[in-house]
Amino acid sequence: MTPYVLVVEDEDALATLLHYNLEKEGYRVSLAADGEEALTQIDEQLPDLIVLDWMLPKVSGIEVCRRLRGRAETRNVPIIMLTARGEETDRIRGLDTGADDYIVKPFSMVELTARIRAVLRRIRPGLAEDRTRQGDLTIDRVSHRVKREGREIHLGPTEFRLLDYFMQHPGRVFSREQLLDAVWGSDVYVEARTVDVHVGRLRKALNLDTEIDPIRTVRSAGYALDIDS
Amino acid sequence: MTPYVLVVEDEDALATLLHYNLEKEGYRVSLAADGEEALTQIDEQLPDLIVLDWMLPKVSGIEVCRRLRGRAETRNVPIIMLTARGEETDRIRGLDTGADDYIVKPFSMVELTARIRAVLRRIRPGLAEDRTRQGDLTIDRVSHRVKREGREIHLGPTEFRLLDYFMQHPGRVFSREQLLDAVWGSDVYVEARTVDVHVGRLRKALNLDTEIDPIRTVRSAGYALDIDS
DNA sequence: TGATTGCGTTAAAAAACCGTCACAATATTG
DNA sequence: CAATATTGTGACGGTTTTTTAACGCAATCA
Repeated sequence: MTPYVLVVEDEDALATLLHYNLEKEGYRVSLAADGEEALTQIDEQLPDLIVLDWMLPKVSGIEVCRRLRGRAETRNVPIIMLTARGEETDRIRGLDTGADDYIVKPFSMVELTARIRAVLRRIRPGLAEDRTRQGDLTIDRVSHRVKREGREIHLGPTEFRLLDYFMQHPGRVFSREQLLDAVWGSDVYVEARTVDVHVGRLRKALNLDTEIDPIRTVRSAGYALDIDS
Repeated sequence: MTPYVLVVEDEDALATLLHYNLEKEGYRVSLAADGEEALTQIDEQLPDLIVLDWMLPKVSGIEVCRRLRGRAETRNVPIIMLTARGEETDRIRGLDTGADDYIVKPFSMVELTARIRAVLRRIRPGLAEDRTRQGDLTIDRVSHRVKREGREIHLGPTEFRLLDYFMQHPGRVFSREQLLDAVWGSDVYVEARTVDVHVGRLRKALNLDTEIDPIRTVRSAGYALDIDS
């Protein structure tokens, strides 16, 4: 079952952005513009995770958090707090609010989705997978390890994320732009050709001279990870 | 079987915090908001350990303690008392209440979990492990000794706790922040770079010049203890 | 009390990685 | 087959991240 995420955010532009991006990530997403609405929605259907703005009209984020923690049904729903820089950072650090994680604005979508995955993994193991196998390739997101035919493969951070993304959507072709969005984040600007270079590096790391290349180039379209082998 | 801990605490924020952290530590946790509820729950299922606030509505912590000690089935359930600073400290010290340990608020989570482990170890050997082996490394939490290939390794307190934590979650990558939370405690503030320094010290102590380093650096992610070798 | 030990911070050195470019290699098209 | 478009790759400068050594301070021990 795909995880259901409730986003509580009063600023319209950000809310829309979150909705769009999380949906793209494969989550079911619902929006609430203030704390009151959030509590109503939570009563109707219990989310798997809540992304909660710190400052909210009517009922503040802190208050929502406290109330949720005070009720047995909602006590274990993981919460990720959204805070502006410097906004009571220390109190949040102490996590005495009961949030599971927090993230400081402005943040990148890649970062947020990474946190969401991490929290879901911690709280609801099984919802987000720790390991993926594809043919003779294995990627383990907890130990940060990649193996091919049992032998350990060392990858830099970017190549790791790139392979991770490919492994989550095997067989599918992605354009350079899509890969930049998904792996680098839609907020940074890098040359499209940079993807080529990283795919090249990933290939070099993955393939022993004799082995066949699991990454397929689709001319004038992009790249894909192949499933068989 | 994972130990079952009952937390009796009326202050909501603290109760939630305890619940969250103990669960993260791998215990099964249940909450009770007052002494009466606690006694009911204990009747239903006998905990392996009770964390008990001193001041409680309805039936006080002292009273709960006395009653539990008065009945054969509950006499041996270990109890850790939570007390505010100065709150009858001497009488508690005397342990005439029958508590196995006590801890003064405010306390750090690291400290509490250490006490819990210590008490469980004392009362129920086998529930909490005294020793862990991982490859050629051995850590003994009772005698506070670390060995590699049989030879004794001397570690400072912080490095000991750090290695301890790594050994309990082998293979897993932890960010500097996670390690600070888990090893230093979420309530102290130290620079993230400090983790690097301690990892460095731990490495120096662990590795004879020829040996391979069991601690893996995962660039822009953190550190992990590796299992094989 | 003086000496020792361990801690946390900082700064500089070292290592790893990144993004871009230029050119080579390969595929496509006419 | 030649011309063109697209992709592969090695090199390079610059940046980020990690490692390491040094220092001042506090707690502990003898």
